[in-house]
Amino acid sequence: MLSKKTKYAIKALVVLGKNMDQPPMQISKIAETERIPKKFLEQILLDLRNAGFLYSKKGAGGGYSLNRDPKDIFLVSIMRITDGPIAMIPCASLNFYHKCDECHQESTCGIRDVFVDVRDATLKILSETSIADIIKRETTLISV
Amino acid sequence: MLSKKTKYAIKALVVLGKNMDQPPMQISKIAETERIPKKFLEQILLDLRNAGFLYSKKGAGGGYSLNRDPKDIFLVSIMRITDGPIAMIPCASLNFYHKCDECHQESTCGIRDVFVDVRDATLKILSETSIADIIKRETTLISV
DNA sequence: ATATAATCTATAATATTACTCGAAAAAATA
DNA sequence: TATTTTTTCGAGTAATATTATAGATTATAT
Repeated sequence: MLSKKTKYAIKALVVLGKNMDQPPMQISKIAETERIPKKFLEQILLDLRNAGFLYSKKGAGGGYSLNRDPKDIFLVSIMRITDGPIAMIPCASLNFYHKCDECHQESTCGIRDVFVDVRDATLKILSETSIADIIKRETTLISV
Repeated sequence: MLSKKTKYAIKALVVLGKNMDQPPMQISKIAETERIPKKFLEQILLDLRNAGFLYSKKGAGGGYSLNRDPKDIFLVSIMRITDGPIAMIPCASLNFYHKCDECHQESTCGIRDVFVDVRDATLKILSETSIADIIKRETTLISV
């Protein structure tokens, strides 16, 4: 299951993606509109900032804004920051590989391959979908 | 991430799948060969039994054996028993659907669709892969 | 100076996962 | 029938991860 952290991250990025031409938006504003616990959101935005997705500015008139085009922010990158690996088992992970605790001999593991396939299928979708896509869908759904 | 519960379940089913023509195998035997905490495995096997995958017999000479052909036991069914939903968000689940806590209005949610796609892709692979497939892969890998 | 707003470090609350305990029920066998 | 074997059952606990909160600090604008 996706953590709340990741959902909040996506929501925050969507809000900021809709706010592209405006001055930076404050944590409290984002927290309010999306009903995210403020202090929790604070941590999440910090992570996204440290990963280079957000620009932040302290002090009066400060806040957060996207550091890149919403078209170039893909779900897969967000999820890796907030939840870590995409794969369902560590030994099938590309970016967070490590041996499974329970696995005695990886070379003869019949399970791994399946989850490599699952990872690839998941990865394909998540690395094709951007914040811009989500915004587009939302606005389409609202107008219908 | 896949829980240990699910991994243990798969491993146990694989062991039992290799034991098809023999008399039932005891929990302690399975636990030993796969290095699974016995009491934990006990619970897992009970779940699998209640779901109809295993036959069990009490008393001396008793134990567990598969109730169906390993070809007909698919990863997706096991995972639903041990971990629940396949989807990454509850609102994208087929068998365990419910609304997301954080979701104010599902009808205009731009995130849901993506995870329905991910679910479908995952589901396809997991419902095509059986215990027999895993056994086959293992034996192939060993012989190489 | 003062107000604003992000940053940092720590910690509390809650939920989930992993595992354990002990006793009861069923079956075989001697 | 007594004994041993093995599953079944209900409950409980320990470990870990997730979610959330608190308070002080730093940067910036006016």
